[in-house]
Amino acid sequence: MIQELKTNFGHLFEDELLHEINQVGTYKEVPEGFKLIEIGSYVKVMPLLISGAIKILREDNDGDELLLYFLEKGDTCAMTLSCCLGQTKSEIRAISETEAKLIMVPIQKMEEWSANYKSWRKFVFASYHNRLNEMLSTIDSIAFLKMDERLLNYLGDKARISKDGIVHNTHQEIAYELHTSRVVVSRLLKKLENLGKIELHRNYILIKEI
Amino acid sequence: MIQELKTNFGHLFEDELLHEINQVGTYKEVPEGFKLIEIGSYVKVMPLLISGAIKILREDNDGDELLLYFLEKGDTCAMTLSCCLGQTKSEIRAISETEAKLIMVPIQKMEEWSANYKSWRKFVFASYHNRLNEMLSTIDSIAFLKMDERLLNYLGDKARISKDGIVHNTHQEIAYELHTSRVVVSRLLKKLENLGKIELHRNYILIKEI
DNA sequence: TTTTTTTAGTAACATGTGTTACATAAATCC
DNA sequence: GGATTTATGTAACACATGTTACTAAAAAAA
Repeated sequence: MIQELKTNFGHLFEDELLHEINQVGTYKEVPEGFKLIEIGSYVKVMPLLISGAIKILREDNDGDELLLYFLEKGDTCAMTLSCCLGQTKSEIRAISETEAKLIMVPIQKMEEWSANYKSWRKFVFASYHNRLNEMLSTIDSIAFLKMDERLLNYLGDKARISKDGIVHNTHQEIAYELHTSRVVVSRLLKKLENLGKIELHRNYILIKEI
Repeated sequence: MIQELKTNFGHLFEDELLHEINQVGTYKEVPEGFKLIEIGSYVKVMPLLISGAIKILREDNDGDELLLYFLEKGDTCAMTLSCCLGQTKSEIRAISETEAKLIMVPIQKMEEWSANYKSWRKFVFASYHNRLNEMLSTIDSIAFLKMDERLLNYLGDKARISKDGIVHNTHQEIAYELHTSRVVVSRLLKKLENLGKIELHRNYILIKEI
């Protein structure tokens, strides 16, 4: 594990801290679609993402979802941090968007590291900073954009994150994540196809230009 | 200032830290409507809120606004924290909603305090936690609620924060903060009045039940 | 192969929200 | 007081999005 750590977090953490992480952390590989955190659960480990992508989702009272943002290599989940430290239940759901490699760090160490390692404090604050900005982008998107623009951004993100640059989702799945209906998604996708921006197929969508 | 500090932050910080804050911080009183932070500006002080309320706003490309949330007594601005530490421009605007009393702490001290005071770390992490949750509420509101429900929540918050429990805003001002149009607000307010929930007057709104 | 299920396309209509236009009343300015 | 500005009310209409219903093609199951 130490090699994975050095490759992905070596530029962030000093050797001593890397060593500590290596000692207490556990390495984990999860397949696509693996549920890492559920709403209402208590989180006791903090995930450091080595590779792959994780999607963070919010749920409304009717059980309908909304995609908040993606975590990628080098990221951690500030929401988890926040829950860990406050000993509160998770407000979000985390599911692997692709297969992913993670290092799971037990939360007990975090207070200690925050006191002792400047690089750790930097990392934690940077994580919060990034996550707040992701949340702002999400708010911008929902509040200021129309559904066709949101959809286009969504497709761009999905294609970037997927290995082959192709969006492997049904219209129904897209509708769930954007919190709209399947018919609306189909309608707007067809418009985007007519504009030459995408190419529709069963179970996948090719992105031609964004 | 030390008395204000003890009253409002005494339960959070140890005496030594309170003393440090007292030494480097400056006390500030601002009237209602005072712009504390502008979008794109670099923030060099962190505000600790003693009394009053501050509204945090986001702006779109057309210059239209959206109210994100309010800061109240005992809060600080995590967004500011985030900007300070990252040396990045502010992504939000902060304007006093009521007259407010603040202690302004220069950011240079923050790294030092984060290393030395457990209570400070706790405070900073709690601030991030609270702000992330406020952002989630904002997202819930925009993504899952219809405008009439959002309006009702908005009126509730405004009334709670104002001294006399009355919403002192024109329909146009409300429309700006909810990112909709004046006509829509007038229409929905009239509906709420017909339902007996509020009472409309020129320049102010009485809340009867929420 | 035949049947069933999943996915996508589309029409027709309902509803919420945004826009334009105009009227009226209250407040403010000369 | 009379004129002007500001705040609100309301109608009529436009448009984006949500809903229901039905069809057809593709994939999976039998």
